[in-house]
This record gives sequence, C-alpha cells and structure tokens, in this order.
Amino acid sequence: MPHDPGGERTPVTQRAVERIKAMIAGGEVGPGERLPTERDLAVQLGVSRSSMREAIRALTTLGVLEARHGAGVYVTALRPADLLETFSVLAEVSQGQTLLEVLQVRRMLEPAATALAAARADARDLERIGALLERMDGSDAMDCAGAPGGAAPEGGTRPRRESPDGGVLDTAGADLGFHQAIVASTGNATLAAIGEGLSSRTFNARVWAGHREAGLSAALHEDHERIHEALVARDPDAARAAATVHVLRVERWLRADLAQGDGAGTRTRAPGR
Amino acid sequence: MPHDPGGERTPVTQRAVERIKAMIAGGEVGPGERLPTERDLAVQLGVSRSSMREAIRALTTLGVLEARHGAGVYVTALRPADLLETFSVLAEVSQGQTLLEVLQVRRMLEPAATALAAARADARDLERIGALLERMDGSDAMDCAGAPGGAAPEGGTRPRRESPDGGVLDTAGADLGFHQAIVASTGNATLAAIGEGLSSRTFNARVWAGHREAGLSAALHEDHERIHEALVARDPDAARAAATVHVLRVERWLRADLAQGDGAGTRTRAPGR
DNA sequence: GAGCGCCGAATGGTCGGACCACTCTGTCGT
DNA sequence: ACGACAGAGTGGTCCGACCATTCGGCGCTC
Repeated sequence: MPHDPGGERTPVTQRAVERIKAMIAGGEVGPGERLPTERDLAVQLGVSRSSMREAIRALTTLGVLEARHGAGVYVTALRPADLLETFSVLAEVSQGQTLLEVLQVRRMLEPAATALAAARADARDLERIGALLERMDGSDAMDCAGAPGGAAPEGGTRPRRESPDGGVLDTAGADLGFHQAIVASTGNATLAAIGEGLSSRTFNARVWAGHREAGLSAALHEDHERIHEALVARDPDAARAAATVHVLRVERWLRADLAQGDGAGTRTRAPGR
Repeated sequence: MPHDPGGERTPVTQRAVERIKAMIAGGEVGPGERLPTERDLAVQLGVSRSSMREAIRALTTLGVLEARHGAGVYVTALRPADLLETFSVLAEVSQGQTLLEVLQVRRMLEPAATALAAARADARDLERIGALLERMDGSDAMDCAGAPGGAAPEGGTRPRRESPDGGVLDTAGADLGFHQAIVASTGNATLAAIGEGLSSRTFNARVWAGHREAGLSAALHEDHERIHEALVARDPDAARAAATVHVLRVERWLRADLAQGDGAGTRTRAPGR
C-alpha cells in the first residue's frame, strides 16, 4: 500500500475493496481459503453490508473472490485462468477495428505458442488435439442435417455453458477447443488464459459462417491439419509457419468482411465519432 | 411475482448484467452515452435497486460502465484500454511460477511488437522513446558509477534529490514507460493495453533492484539502447532480436531469483498443497 | 442586459433491516 | 449404523430512507 491519502475522500466501497485485497496480499487469507461472512466483514471494516457486498461483487468479477450461496465467500486459487476470465469481455464487445487488432495480437502469440506446443506437448495432449480435429471435421460436414437432439452434451471437461445451437456453433466450438488445447499443451497457464481471452465463441461462429458462405472452410481444415501434423512431428518451425498462415487467413477474411459489410448485414456498429 | 418456472435459476443480478450488456451490444446505448438512472433501470428490469447497483458495479469493474456521482451512469468508450484495465491485477497478484509465465508471454509478444514498432513508429514516437531512454540513463547512472563492488550504500542513505522513492522506482517507471511507448507506437491499442497489463510497476522495480545488486544494470541499458537504435534505423529484424534478448535476460534473472530466494526473503506464498 | 452566485432537483453512494434460498451439520428416528 | 430431517448459518434479494455530489436554472447584483 503506497499511502493512505490523508484528506482524500475515497468511496467507502472502494476502500473495502482495497482492504480485502490487502488481506489477500498480506497472506491473511490464502488461495482457496474462506473469508469471514459478509456481515462480519462489514462490521470489521466499519461499512454497511450493502457496501461490503458491492466490494465483494467487484472482486468476484475480477476473479479474485468466489461467492458460494449458503456456504461462504472464498478466495479463488488465483490462477491466471481465474483472473483473466474477464478478458473475454474484450473479444465479446469488440467490433470492427478492435477485432482486427485482437487478431493482430493473436498473429503474434499463436505462432509462438504453437511452436512451443510442438516442442512440449505430450502424447495425451496430442490425442486430445487430434480428437478435436476429427470432431470439427465431423460436425462441419453434417451441419445441414439439423441439430441432433439429446446427444451427449457432456464432454467431460466442460464447465462452460453449452449453447444449444446447431452445427455452426459446434464447429466453432470445436475450433475454439482445438486452439485452446494447443496453447494449453504449452504448459503455460497464463498463455492459455490469454489465448482463451483473445478468442470468443461468437466471433469464431461468425468466421465459420462467413467462411462457409465464401466456400473457404476447406482452407481452414487444411490449416488445422497442417498444424496438427506439425505438432505430431514435433516440428516447431513448421508449427509456427502453419499457425501464422492460419491466423493470417482469418485476419484477411475479417478485413474483407469489415470493408464489405460496412453498415450492411453484419451488426457492425459504426462508431461514426 | 412472476417467476420463470422454466427451470434455470439464474441469480437476478447476473440477469441484470446480461440485460445491460445486451443493451450495449444491441446498440440501444452506444459508447459514451448515458443510460437510465439506477432507479429507472431497476424498475425496467424488474429488480431491486440493490441488485441493479451490484450489476452496475460488476460492469464498472469490467470497464464497460462508468458511474459519475451526481451525474449518471455512462458507457465507456469501450476502448481496449478501458476493458483491459482489470488485466493488471494479474501482474499485481502473480508470484513465482506465474510471474515466469507472464514473462514467457512477453517474450512472445514484445519482439513482434517491437519489430512492428520499428516499421510503424513516426518521428514523434521515436522522440518520446528517446527521451524516456535518456531519463532512464540519468536516474540510474549515478548508482552504478559509485560502487561497482559489493559495497552497498545501505549504511548512510544520502538525501537523494526530491525523489520520494529514490532512483529505483524512477528508473523502473521510466523503463515501464519506455516499453509502453514502444508498443503504443505500433498503432495497435489492443496490443498496447495487453502489454501494459503484462507489466507492473512493482515487478519492474523488483527487477531493477535485483539487477543493481547483481551489477547488471549496464546490460539492461545496453539492451535498451540497442532496441532504440533498431527503432531509429527502422530495422524490424534488429528490433525483434534486441527485444528478444532483453526479455530473455529479465526472464533469466527472474528464474535465478526465484530459485535462490525460494522460501527466503521474497514473500513467496507457499501453497503447500 | 450580462455576469455571477446560490439553491434545489436529480442522481449515485451509503446505510440498516427484513426476508428468501441455499448449504452444511448435527441430531433424531428407524 | 445409516439415512432423513430440522436447524443454524450464509449468501441473495428486496425495501425504504438518508447523505453527497452534480448540474441546471432562478434570481440577484452590477
């Protein structure tokens, strides 16, 4: 804590946030541990429960705290994935120019990440990646056949909400999973979390829809297969090149889509300014 | 009250968050615009004002909304910098292994960013970068000059300038500014915001302090100068190489520092597990 | 008529209390 | 010994009141 402003009037809620952060930073409560009840904390810090709740809400959305109804408030594991969950908002809200910037960043990150994955991925990782690749192929081919009802919504590791949409989203989801599995196999959780934040389901769906229209899905498939081959061959350079080509292709498509659909069908809000 | 017996029991507050997000995504309210008052929104969405306030608080900490006391609640410009402000929490809270991961990500990003900057920076950018470089030299040069050996100036801290935090923080701040100016001159605001989030003043200060002890500040200076030269020469390849070397050097130092200070002076919280 | 200062409405910030929904635990009944 | 149940504890929601700040307009002064 730098300094306690002598005469500054900081909102009560924010002070509560700082205090709680200090409790964590100071080791008073560690990752996974439970803090006092809202009521106790409110008394302890001398604020009302409402304000304390807002403070907790703030830290909850930051991924630092986790509130379990009926149980208590807990400090998260403070893993990068916890703290970077908010990141996805960027990819969700972004439009036009910013979306392009996001892709530029991915163009910097993904090649390096993929190369690293080629060097580090173990057999289990490769198997998972291969499975996702096949699933992508499959769900894309039969996408006109309508969405199969019950099916198996569970994939074992899917804490995320499943969107009950048809093939496009399935393909997009598999695509997302494919890339996430790759960055995850770098062994760098921070990198994985950032990579996840830079992708978004909705954007991916848009890409796949666009590509289908343009009849370019095949190119994406080939990209994916080349990436997969490079990973299996444990060839970082090839992996880097394949990833670069892939991101570049998406970027190129987005650029064209933005230029063309400017104010057209795609809900691209024109900032005007 | 009319419940939704459909089955899904989503917390009221979260529903409010979604609704507001939808209002923004749907263009009902644009960046910079003001939305209805808390009271009106609460009535409009059928929730209490408390819950609405928590929803607003959540979106505020995400950088999507901005509340001005007495005035109203406004949508931010939705610039990447707004949405990625939360990002810094990672760099703040991270320790040990995660810090290393963060540096690995920077090792992927900064070289590419610096190369891009070499191609895109205009005269004004270069001037700013150069100024920061000089400022860094100036505030740091006097430390190394005096005691190259183990003779630490611990004993009598001479009253140094007016700097409240002394030269270390100044140097660290200038270092931070130096790199941020570089990524900013790529013209990619998203990249700049991410780069900013991956750095942290406290970490930088630690690096500089550590480097001074190890007597390696000179190496960092040389790195910076090489980067600067490459930028001025508009040589992307040289810039990429220089940035790589630089980040790698910091990473190497951190790795050594972590290995050595494991359980020692550095407050590295042991998760136990 | 122009400029300035003050007041009050509008709005976010804080508070305290009440009740609901959920979780956990210890006890009771079988 | 095991399972169902009831109670206490905790987060989630709602309500109504009041405080602090902002901003616009009214009236005063010059």
